[in-house]
Amino acid sequence: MFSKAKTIHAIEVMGEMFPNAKCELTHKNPFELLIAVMLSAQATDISVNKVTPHLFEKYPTPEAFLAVPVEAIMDDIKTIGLFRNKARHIQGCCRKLIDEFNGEVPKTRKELTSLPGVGIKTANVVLGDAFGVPAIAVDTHVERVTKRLGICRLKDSVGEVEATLMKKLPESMWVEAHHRLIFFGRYHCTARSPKCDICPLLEECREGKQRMGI
DNA sequence: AACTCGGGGCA
DNA sequence: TGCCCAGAGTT
Repeated sequence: MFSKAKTIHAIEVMGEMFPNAKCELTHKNPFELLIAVMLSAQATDISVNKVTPHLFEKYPTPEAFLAVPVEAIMDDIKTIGLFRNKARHIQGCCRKLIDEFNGEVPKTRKELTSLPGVGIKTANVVLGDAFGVPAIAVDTHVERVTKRLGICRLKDSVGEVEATLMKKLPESMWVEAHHRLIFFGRYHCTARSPKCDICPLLEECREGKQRMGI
């Protein structure tokens, strides 16, 4: 297992590899980010960005999403997978934003995850990127990368991965660490063919040394 | 913990 | 063609 210092160092190396690591979902306000992250479930951010400009021009507010039948929203996001669930969740989410949160995106994890279609991952991204609240969102990339390196144990649950990262990183690094881990996983330490041969973290990577026979 | 939803992108 | 994608809800 990585020590705190070793974990921080790994995140810093990732920052050197990806100095521009940040949320790639285009958005202008917390509401747009919330909807965009909901859409990104099991879809690439690139495909989400292809529909959101038109989507937010057509539906700039929760009220606008509720003014049309759910089929209309499905049609607007049909190039993204799981669009039936997502369209339904968007309207359910907008309904609750209006009824219980005065039409605004709430700023606590508990309130966010009470929204239909919003889980811990989406909540943490909104907290971190829209409101600047320290949070680490564990997705498939974060889970894979931290387990490969040895920052977390292979058997750790998503919650345990999150807890470990929160324990081994200062709060001030949580949000940027999240983005760096994702960029590292998305563009370098990919699921199928990690670039161990050119990886600056190879010497301290549990799985990488195995793969390279070191 | 396992299963399901789902069309597009890419090899 | 076959496999994967910055997940969440249900059982």
